[in-house]
Amino acid sequence: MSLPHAILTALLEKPSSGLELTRRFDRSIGYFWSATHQQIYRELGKLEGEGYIRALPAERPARGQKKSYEVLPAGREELARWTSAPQEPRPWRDALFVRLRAAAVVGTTGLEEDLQRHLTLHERQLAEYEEIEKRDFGPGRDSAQDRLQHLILRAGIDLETFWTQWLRNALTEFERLPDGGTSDAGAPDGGASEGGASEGGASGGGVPDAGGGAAAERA
Amino acid sequence: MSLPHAILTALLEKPSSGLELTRRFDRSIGYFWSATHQQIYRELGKLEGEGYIRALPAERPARGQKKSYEVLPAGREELARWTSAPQEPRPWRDALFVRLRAAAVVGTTGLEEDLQRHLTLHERQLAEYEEIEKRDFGPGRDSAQDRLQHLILRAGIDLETFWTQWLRNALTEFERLPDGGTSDAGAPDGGASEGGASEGGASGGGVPDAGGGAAAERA
DNA sequence: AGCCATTGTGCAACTAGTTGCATAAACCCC
DNA sequence: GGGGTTTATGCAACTAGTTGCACAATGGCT
Repeated sequence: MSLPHAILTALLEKPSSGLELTRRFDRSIGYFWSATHQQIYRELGKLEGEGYIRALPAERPARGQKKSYEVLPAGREELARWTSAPQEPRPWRDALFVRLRAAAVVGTTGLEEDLQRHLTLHERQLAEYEEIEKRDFGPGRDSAQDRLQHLILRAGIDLETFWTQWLRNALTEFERLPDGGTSDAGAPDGGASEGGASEGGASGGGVPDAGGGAAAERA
Repeated sequence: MSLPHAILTALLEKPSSGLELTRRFDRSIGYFWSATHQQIYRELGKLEGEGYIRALPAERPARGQKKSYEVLPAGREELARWTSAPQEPRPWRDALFVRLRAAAVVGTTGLEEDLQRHLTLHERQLAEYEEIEKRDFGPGRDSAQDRLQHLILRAGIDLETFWTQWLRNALTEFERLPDGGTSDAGAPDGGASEGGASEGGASGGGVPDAGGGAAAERA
């Protein structure tokens, strides 16, 4: 549950209204935790209800009227608590890998273009991050805050670097592949051929699964 | 919407029951697209309703009775369609970065231990992947399927490598930080100091936000 | 004065994923 | 043959996130 805490952080950095938050999320926090204005408004309501934030006094706090929030002490405490509490890392989930594995069964036709497109997007993002790094984290900027911020930016840069390299590698790999190919082959198609009842503890060291000894079920 | 397609892929590789699928997800597909048995059963029901898969004929398909599914032609077509259709990459979302940014405001106390713990977890995962690579993708294994599978595994290895390196780097950075520090400082606390109405187009190239010229709002 | 684009807040409905629990058959073991 | 564990399927309720839309105020234009 990171969104409320991302909002608390942003509000501590600077009290803001819902729309201001939305925009700040779009251009900076959203790089690692995106949110729509809907989510933000709803969350602001909840946070206010829980006594973590409060609306700054305004003249006419009506609909269509800007309403800014600031963090209350309880909110700051909650944020500190959450930040220091242990959390499990979430496994990396990406549809591209699912598609790649699907392609191994139904063929790679069409996938290549999209990989190429993703590569371009990631290159652009990488360039943007590097631009930011050059502009904001030159020598001299090394207060504690700057260093932590920089660390986050470095993660972004490294991740985009990973993507560009991996995608480039994937694309060269594709060129060496029988075109559109791999449409089937090797998949047992109904008949109870190699596996049957002996699932679970067969041949090698531990976890075979797709029959035929293929490495299909591990990576 | 990757889960139904991950299931179709798995079923094409080998017809399975719900629980078998759950296990296969646990140990291989789940590395990049995890799913609980609940999700899988629900999705199987849906896929069957849509005519993409069907239950293999069994004697007593009652509760507590194994029920295997296989993919129908329509399912294979849908999978091929989905695989080749363009999709947007999802932004990387990770609570750790939110916590790091929060730590820049409320202090780093307690975070370090958890970073250390994550490091250990990622090291373990990396070792596991490398083990799999050695076992399953040695020389010789280079059919089209193998190459695609290997590509996915490489992504896992590279990602875990990124994490271990980044976390190690973060931890050394922490050591050089004023202990537990950075508890506040620099956050404008209500008064309309530097920013005010001029949000949006101030000093440098484009997007300052937290006042004071700090790089706070970009990375 | 009338119109319309922009700014800002918000409801409602939906999709995806998680958690906790219920239940039934099979297997095993004494 | 009774009792506990394992295997297997599933319902219900919840949380998080997305999408589509409604509507109020404001400011500029003409």
